[in-house]
Amino acid sequence: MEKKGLKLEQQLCFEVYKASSNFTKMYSRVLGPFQLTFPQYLVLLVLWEEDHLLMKEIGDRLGFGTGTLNPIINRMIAQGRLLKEQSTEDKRAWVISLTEKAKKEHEPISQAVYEKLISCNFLDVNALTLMKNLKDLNAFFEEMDL
Amino acid sequence: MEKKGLKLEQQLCFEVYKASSNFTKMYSRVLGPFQLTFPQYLVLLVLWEEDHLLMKEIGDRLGFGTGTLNPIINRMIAQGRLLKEQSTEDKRAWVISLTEKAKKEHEPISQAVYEKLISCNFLDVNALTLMKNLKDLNAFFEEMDL
DNA sequence: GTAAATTAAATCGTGGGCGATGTAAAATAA
DNA sequence: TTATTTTACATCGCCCACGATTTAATTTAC
Repeated sequence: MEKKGLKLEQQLCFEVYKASSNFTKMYSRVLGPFQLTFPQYLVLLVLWEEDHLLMKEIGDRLGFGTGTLNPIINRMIAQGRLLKEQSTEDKRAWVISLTEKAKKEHEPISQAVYEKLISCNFLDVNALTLMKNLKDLNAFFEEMDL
Repeated sequence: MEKKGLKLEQQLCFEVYKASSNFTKMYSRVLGPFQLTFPQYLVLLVLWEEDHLLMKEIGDRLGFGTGTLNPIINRMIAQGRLLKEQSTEDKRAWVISLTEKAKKEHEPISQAVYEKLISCNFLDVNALTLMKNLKDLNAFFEEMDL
């Protein structure tokens, strides 16, 4: 039987893996001045779209488990960006809200990210094709339940 | 001025990020029975292609810095998969080699990964397009020096 | 209404990633 | 040759990821 040795350069997983770490590094440079990490920025993105969400709702949208999300939220509370209040209807659930500080940051942070993307020509046609293929891929992953 | 609020669903970085963690999870399930993580598997992929590489050479191929690679290599040495020997020509450099155990694992591990990919129809045309776009993207990242 | 199952969060342990710093050896410059 | 710079690797601290377990509240079943 021939060798089943898949070469590194042929592996989709590796290209995706590298692309992800490349993105994380790029975003880190943009977000660093705001004392913000990429996952923390994702949490802000979610809450800027809709404030006052439960931990679970944020986790669902980002695909974060509680073991990942909880420490992130705690750090962002310590940063003065988030508030956590127990839900009155369901005492198990906690509502996460943006502070005024985090609301005011919406514009400048989005602007900084936007300018970086522009300066990289990231908003071109190629990115759209990639986007579509990746959405298909991720939908596929969710279907097959890994 | 209008809001620069980029929506979560529109962000390429997020799709790439999710795809990467989806891949990592899928591979973890395949590699788990071998007591192997995804980054450790990447190191094996490199060494199965070419044995007796320096730390630096492995790091270059995978895009790992020493702070990432060193602990991984140490764990794989502890697992009995790798050997580390000081180079005779350059005493700063260390040669990483596969043990017999790691060589014997090449076939079964590759087989397990291959079968998983087959069962997912991952080797279809769509993946090839995605692959090309991602390679372009990663080449772009390397050019622009982040 | 009580017991059992489910759910929302918190916690823990292991293993990445990565920037920054440290150390020693090798290469280069003077 | 001696001094400077560069290079290969090690270490550290911080922050994810994630599976597994725990706790408490809610829901469902009986």
